[in-house]
Amino acid sequence: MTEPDISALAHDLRIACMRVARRVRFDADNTIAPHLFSVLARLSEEPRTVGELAAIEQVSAPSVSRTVGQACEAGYAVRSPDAHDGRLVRLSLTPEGQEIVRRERAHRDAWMTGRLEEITAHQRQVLREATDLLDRVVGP
Amino acid sequence: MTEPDISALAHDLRIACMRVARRVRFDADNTIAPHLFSVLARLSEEPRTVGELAAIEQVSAPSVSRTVGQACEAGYAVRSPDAHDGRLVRLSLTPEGQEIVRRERAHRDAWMTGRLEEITAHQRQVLREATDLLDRVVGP
DNA sequence: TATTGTTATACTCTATAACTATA
DNA sequence: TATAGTTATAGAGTATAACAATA
Repeated sequence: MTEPDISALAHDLRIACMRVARRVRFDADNTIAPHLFSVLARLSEEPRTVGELAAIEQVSAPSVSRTVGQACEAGYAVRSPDAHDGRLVRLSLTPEGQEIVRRERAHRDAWMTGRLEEITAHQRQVLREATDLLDRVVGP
Repeated sequence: MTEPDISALAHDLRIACMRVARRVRFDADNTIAPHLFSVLARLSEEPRTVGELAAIEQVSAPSVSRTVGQACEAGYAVRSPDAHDGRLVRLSLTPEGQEIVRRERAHRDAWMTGRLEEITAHQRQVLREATDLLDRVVGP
């Protein structure tokens, strides 16, 4: 593959990925707002503080604080004080919050699954390899 | 590939694509707002009306009208009346607008190109095939 | 004095409804 | 009367600055 081809691939691959991301967010009429889902998804991994969420999501602390307030008000998350540092607020998902995250993920996956059922097994194998490559190339 | 594997691929591929989209938007510290770039990118393909842009971008006509106003004010686009229908407003890019789009695309592509240079030619070939597949699967 | 989180305030993007001009 | 676009108004998310509590 020559230099120009690498650039062309970079362009086409970027466009394709952004299109998928866009479709998933728009077409799969999601029931939960993107910013709220992002926070809940992070908390589903493990309990975190407001500051940690702000750093991970790359938004301001006040913005996260507000979103967390919505999550708690909706019964998806709970605040609890840190045992050793009174300034910290530990955030964790309730069972309802975990269920919301699970359902939302299933919803998004279902949309993608439907598309993949339209192609051949061999083509899916190509996408499988490409997915693993992307994970390594783009990083965690 | 069995059923569960298709679901797993759907999940992993979706995550990988959304991660790429996210990295491009964050890492490649872009100089132009996403909604404005989207409109300019559409106009770089061909002149369009407000209604066409609204339909393509899936946002309301007033929202597009506002964004177009910004584009015109910044000197990136110009409004011109339609010859046959006085209600229509034809929008097209100025040379400055074309340059902005070109530069922004180059910026985003450069990030992706850097990643692709780290892998082998064979691996890039896999991504090339996967990209073409994604285009067909996800649609235009 | 520095850090964590929240509250106050303003700005931006988007949407619906109302309005103007043209078909 | 229907359509294309703009203007008016309101709602939601985010940011910076100011504040309260704790280290």
